[in-house]
Amino acid sequence: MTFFERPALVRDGVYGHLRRAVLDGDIAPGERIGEAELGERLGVSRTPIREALMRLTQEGLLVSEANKGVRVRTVSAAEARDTYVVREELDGLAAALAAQTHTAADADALRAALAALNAAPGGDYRAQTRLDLAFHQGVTLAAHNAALAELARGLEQRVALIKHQTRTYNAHPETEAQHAAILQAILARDAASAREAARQHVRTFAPLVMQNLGESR
Amino acid sequence: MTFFERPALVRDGVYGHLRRAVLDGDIAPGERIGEAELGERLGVSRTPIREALMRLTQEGLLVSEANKGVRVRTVSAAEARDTYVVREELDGLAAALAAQTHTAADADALRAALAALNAAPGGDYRAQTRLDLAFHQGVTLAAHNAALAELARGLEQRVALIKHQTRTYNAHPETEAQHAAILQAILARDAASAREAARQHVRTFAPLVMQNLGESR
DNA sequence: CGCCTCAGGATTGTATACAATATCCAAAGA
DNA sequence: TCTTTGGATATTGTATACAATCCTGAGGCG
Repeated sequence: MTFFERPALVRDGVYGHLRRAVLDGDIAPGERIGEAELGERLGVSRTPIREALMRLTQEGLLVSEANKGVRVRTVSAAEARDTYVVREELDGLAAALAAQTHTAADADALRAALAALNAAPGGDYRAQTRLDLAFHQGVTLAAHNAALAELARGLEQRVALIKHQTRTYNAHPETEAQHAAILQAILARDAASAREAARQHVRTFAPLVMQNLGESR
Repeated sequence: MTFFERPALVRDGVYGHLRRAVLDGDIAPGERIGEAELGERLGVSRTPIREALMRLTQEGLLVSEANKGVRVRTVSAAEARDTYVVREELDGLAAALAAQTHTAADADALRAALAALNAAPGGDYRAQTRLDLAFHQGVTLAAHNAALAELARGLEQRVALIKHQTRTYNAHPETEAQHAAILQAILARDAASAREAARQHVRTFAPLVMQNLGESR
């Protein structure tokens, strides 16, 4: 009965297990995570549990209140808006850099990621969210900028969190065309177009999510 | 004999103590930090020490090798270049947003921060680095965007780290004028000028640091 | 009936004990 | 002399024990 792959360190296993559970929506935003209970379920002590929880808290997936434990983060409307403002800038930069610096292997990976995303069943929200995340992370990786990858990773994760919270999924009809436009511009090594396509994608999506979060504009 | 202010939690005290030590350059990049020795010096157990170290590692100030402990991060030339590419984008965004959204209190704080920075003795590298960090963080705060503040904080910290590593300080003659230009554009609520001033500042500074990184290799 | 008080239990924070892994040095062999 | 190997030592990783804080609810008092 193994709950997670076996990295060398227990805390890394717990981290990966919990990260996936949160990003897949298996643990709902706002839900509490008790150290003792989780440790019992996974068959490990509280020490690696705590270290994994702290790491996820630092990444913004969980929130911690002193002496009261951690919960899956719930993103406020203001925080979501802030996130999309920054994401528009960073995703645009990532796409522009990817257009300039991507390798043949990057191109293959991006094509495969997009194909997988488009092939996902319309009703499988979990797969959609996961594959959408994978595509955008692929763009970031193709930019070959370590600092950008680090920051974008946190943002993309938070976006996934927001999607679960608002139950907004990639149902928008323009999504597929926009993804294609981003990929095409990158493959054509057209940095300016890639940047604008990525920014447009964020600008299209953000209002949808904000609407579900209950804030106009 | 107290080594750090005492927040409610010991780990937060250790975190603040170490963060300042690293950002002030009291612990050199590459230097190793042993848990037991540090715990003994601070009079606390290894548990809060480990949690503080993990947090600083996650923030990018330290690096951790499995079973081999943590060291103050040494930033490679490629990582530094990546950092400045992203920073140009984010600092530009921060300045633009600050121009649009800053309050009267923000304006006062920014003026005070810049005055303090300009008043710092030319030879006091520690004060210069700390006050420069404070000014840039002030701009970020004035942008009133939580997601941006979070990301920019990490970048600014890394820049401070790079400065210590390369021994590049704010000696450049244009620095003072550029800071003034950023502040002036923000106060005038001229978003476009503020963005460009901030970007120009990064573009001026980055080559200096990169040059020193090439030498100090 | 409503509000306050205060045990009791439960949960997190910290300290310590134990296990696993890496580092270092000295001795043996080619 | 150089390399290798083995174990002693030190350090990190994990588990457990203890302390401090918070939540709950029953009972008393106004």
